[in-house]
Amino acid sequence: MTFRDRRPRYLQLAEELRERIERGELLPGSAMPSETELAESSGLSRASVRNAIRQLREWGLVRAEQGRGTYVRAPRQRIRRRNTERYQWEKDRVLLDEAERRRTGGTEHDTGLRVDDLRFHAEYSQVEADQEMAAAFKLPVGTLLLRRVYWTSSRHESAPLSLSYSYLPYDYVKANRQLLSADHEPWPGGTQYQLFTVGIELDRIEEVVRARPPLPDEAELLDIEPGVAVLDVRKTSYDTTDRVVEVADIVFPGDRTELCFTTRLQRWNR
Amino acid sequence: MTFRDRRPRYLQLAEELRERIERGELLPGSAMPSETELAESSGLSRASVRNAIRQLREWGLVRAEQGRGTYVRAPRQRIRRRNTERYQWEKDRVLLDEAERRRTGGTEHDTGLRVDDLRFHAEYSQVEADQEMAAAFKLPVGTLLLRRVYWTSSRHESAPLSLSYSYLPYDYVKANRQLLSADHEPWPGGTQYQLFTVGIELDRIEEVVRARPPLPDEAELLDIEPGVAVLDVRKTSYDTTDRVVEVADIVFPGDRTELCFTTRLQRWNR
DNA sequence: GAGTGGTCTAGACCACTGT
DNA sequence: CAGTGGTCTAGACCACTCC
Repeated sequence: MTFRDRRPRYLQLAEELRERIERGELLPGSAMPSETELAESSGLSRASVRNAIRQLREWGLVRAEQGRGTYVRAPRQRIRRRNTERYQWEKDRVLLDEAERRRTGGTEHDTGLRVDDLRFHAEYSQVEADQEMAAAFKLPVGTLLLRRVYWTSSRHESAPLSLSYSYLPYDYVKANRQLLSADHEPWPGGTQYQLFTVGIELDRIEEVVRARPPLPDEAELLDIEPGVAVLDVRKTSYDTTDRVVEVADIVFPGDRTELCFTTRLQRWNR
Repeated sequence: MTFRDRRPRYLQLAEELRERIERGELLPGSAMPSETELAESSGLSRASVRNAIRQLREWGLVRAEQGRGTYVRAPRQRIRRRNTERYQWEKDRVLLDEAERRRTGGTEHDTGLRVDDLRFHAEYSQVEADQEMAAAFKLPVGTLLLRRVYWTSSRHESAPLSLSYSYLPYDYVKANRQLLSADHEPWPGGTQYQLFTVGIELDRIEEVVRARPPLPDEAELLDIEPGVAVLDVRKTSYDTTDRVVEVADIVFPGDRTELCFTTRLQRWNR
């Protein structure tokens, strides 16, 4: 007398396939049996098989490609981005000489990848602050902003590691004309160095982390399956006079990213 | 001659319903038309209607309840948890007297809710460290750990604001017998005060933030729709002798939570 | 052209909720 | 009990990829 499984059959199939993947019976990169094959072998209809596969996609275990097949994904190796340390490290680097700064950038710091392994993309434009940006900067609606879109990807994986939308008040940076176009990207030393050239020193960075479903174009750019969330970081930088000098939205694929923060506590003085 | 919409019809329906929700035509809390009604009014099959509704659920706009109906969700008001400030605030409170500590706890600090509005649940047990926990504590596998499960919820919403699984090495805390059972929860002053009673002072807290699909029981407890991710924070606390003294996994509903971190930067001394 | 996943239909039965 | 959402079937056509 065996136990009668009460779970829906598509879920049973999904978990059976999950176990086969975890046991290494289905290897990363290899094709899954096609939907018709699975329907035949499991005795289910194709609709139920598709239901099972949708579950596997939400779990991040497989990826489906229209017209080609469904493939087992490599176990998601997450990239750990150490935000707290990163920002102080960036600030310390600002005062180093250029050759030193040029040697490594922030992404290498996170990923351990070499400069040669990374592809970098930057795009500059000018926009007027909408209500949201105006509120973030505590400046009037319509204030001219420099908008910069970045993405960085590894040469080995086509999908970017992150998308970044950065905004700077145009007035704060216009003193250095080199900051106004993408021609000088990537800047050795990053944004904190760029701000340094116009006399701005950062005091603190506030980050608000959320998880949300990707927008359609983010899903495509970051190459994530439907149902997989993105991590969305709203980063607000304050200078030493307490002005908001940069607001950035950074979007990470939720299944491949870890964000790391360290809080140092003051000693009790007893 | 009108433009022929090439998007699948279930997506068109989903976006049409999304607009009706955003326009306020379908009010939060109110019932959506039933699936059969939508099928009739849209001329689609029920399967396609269900596809559209699945999309709305992933967007977090509606919730489906078996046997009752599908309801428009209130726009998710996110609870912002200010981790960086919270931990220093908790530490400062440790040295205050009990009456003062009892007045407010960490969750009130985050949410602005009053103590009376919150329900608190704690559960203690003892476990042996598995491989993962042993690595996190840098202690041998099998080391005895005190395991504490917490959740806090608002009286107005049944679903908890977070689930927390906290681990402490038994040896570190056994000197204070009151720490070994849930009878004294909630402790005025929180974990840092509990550790203080056995002579432990924290030096820093490291937090690793990820987004991932919920486990089946997490989905139920946190009351989130399938396809909505959770934010998962692995919190590691170090004491002033650089021992790992607490490891906690805190799970938040991804659609209702914002985590806030502040990085203060040291001044350039030039 | 053969095979894949994506969309869609028109049914059916079930488990669950209200009354 | 009727009505809801959840599961499931047996088909069909489409867009896409690869040969």
